[in-house]
Amino acid sequence: MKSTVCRVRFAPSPTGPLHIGGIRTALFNFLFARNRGGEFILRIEDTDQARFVPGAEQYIIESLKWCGIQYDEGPDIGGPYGPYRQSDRKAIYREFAERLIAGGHAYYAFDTPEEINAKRKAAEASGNTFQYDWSTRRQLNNSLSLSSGESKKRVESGMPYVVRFRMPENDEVSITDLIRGEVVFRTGLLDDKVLFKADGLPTYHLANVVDDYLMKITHVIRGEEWLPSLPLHILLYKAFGWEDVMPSFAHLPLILKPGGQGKLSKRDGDKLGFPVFPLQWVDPVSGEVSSGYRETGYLPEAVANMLAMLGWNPGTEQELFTMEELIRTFSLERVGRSGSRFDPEKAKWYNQQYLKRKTDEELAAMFMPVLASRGIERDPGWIAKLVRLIRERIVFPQDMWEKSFFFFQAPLQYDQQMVKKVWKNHTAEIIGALSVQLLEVTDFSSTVLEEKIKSFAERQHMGTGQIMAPLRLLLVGSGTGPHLFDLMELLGKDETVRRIQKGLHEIH
RNA sequence: GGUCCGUUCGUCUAGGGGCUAGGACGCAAGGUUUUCAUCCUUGUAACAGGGGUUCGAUUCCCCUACGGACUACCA
Repeated sequence: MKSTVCRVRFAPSPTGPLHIGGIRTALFNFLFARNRGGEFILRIEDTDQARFVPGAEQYIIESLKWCGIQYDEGPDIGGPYGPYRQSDRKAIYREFAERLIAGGHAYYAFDTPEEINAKRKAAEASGNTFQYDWSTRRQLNNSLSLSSGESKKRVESGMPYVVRFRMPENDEVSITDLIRGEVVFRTGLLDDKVLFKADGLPTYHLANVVDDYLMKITHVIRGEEWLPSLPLHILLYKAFGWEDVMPSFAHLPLILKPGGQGKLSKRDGDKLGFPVFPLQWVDPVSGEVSSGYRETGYLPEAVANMLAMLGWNPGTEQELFTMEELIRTFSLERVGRSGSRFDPEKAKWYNQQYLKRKTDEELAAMFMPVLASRGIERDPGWIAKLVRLIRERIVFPQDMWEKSFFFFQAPLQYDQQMVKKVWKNHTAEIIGALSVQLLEVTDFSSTVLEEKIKSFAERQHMGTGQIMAPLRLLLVGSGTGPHLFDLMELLGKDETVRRIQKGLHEIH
């Protein structure tokens, strides 16, 4: 029987773009599910109307798609346990909240946010902290302190209320986290969390537990920021009587900022000098643009690989993994416990590794749109040849232009430092003579050119370097670039000679 | 403040009672390439501190320090 298929979920809240930490959580869920032949579900947790950001859900979906993280059930593709958007499940939750109240695990609370805030302020003023918990709830406005008739009257009269969990005064919750081992909490220190808000929607805690139960989730893999609310969640499962189907929990270490002040956050945007989002994001209100890995030139497979290695490792020295390999190798046992500082340099290295694995044709295909945007159109075969000459020196596809622009335009100016360095008294004369000879070369290929130019240098009793450096300067305008003879071949005889003539006039 | 989690090179990490503490990124040097890049070689650099336990602790235990998360009618 296949009763033990695992089902995991990624449950982001559409309050803005997903950042790479969120992507990593999704990735680990995905890898875990695929590794065990289970299902991976995307569930949108949009119970906070105030923080809803238009476009965020679509962004999340596109980001996952781009990274190669496919889910089996989700808001856009449906599935047997839908709907997968909590706002569409609104009708479900109230009943569960009431069930909790009936069982004595929760209660109605009528305190207004203002009243609670005032309590907090007052406590703060006297150096204390106010907490809505077993020690204070008797003094507050709720169905535990009020007579049952009074609270019933209030509820029925339509007075705003919330439902709070009745956190036990003296209990201990112990649970084995798949990553952290045994974790113990004393309930007396915990507060009576709101489960159901006055706006008729559940809070994360209720919705999350109810949905995980309803969707038959077997493993909850989420960020470490959720660890403090784990006891609440466990107690909820118990209160509902779902203990026997309660999922296992795994709390992932956080991704920290490179600088070292806390976890990476959405608000970091571009402030850190590298993208924190998978895709570019334009804030719908402010119009502020935050760059994305995709637009910066990162390959999705590089991003996935890089993210996988943040907090997880295979225990071998392998660092480059295809998604298939990650799926095969992944396990929660090899996820570390401590937070990882994100390293933008390593991210670049990963990208370069993946770029190196592309064929000339693939790189050419990436380059053509860049050229097109500059009004340049060339034969794909020719572009592939060009790409071959520059591919070793790029980190991003965009770098290809910077490394090859001189193929499309003769130098407008010449690097003066290089001119000083390589331009000697007789240089112009000698190169002039060479260019005449080049005109006679019928097979203008790299190998032939190399042979011709080397023998020319010999006849002039010069080092080849003394010829090649000025030649490069003339052709490219600077001292660096691809292999000179390959460059000449690709440029072709006419253009090569034209540039030499032009340069000879302009350099003194 | 309270609760919980964590701590191996600058960074990501392997390891785990006895190892020259391994790899990768970065950085540095050398070699190849008459340039640059690639590539190769080498180097750089770590077990937070203090107590235990032990013949022996980086590894196990405790404390301290430091870091982090959480502490909303947000997720």
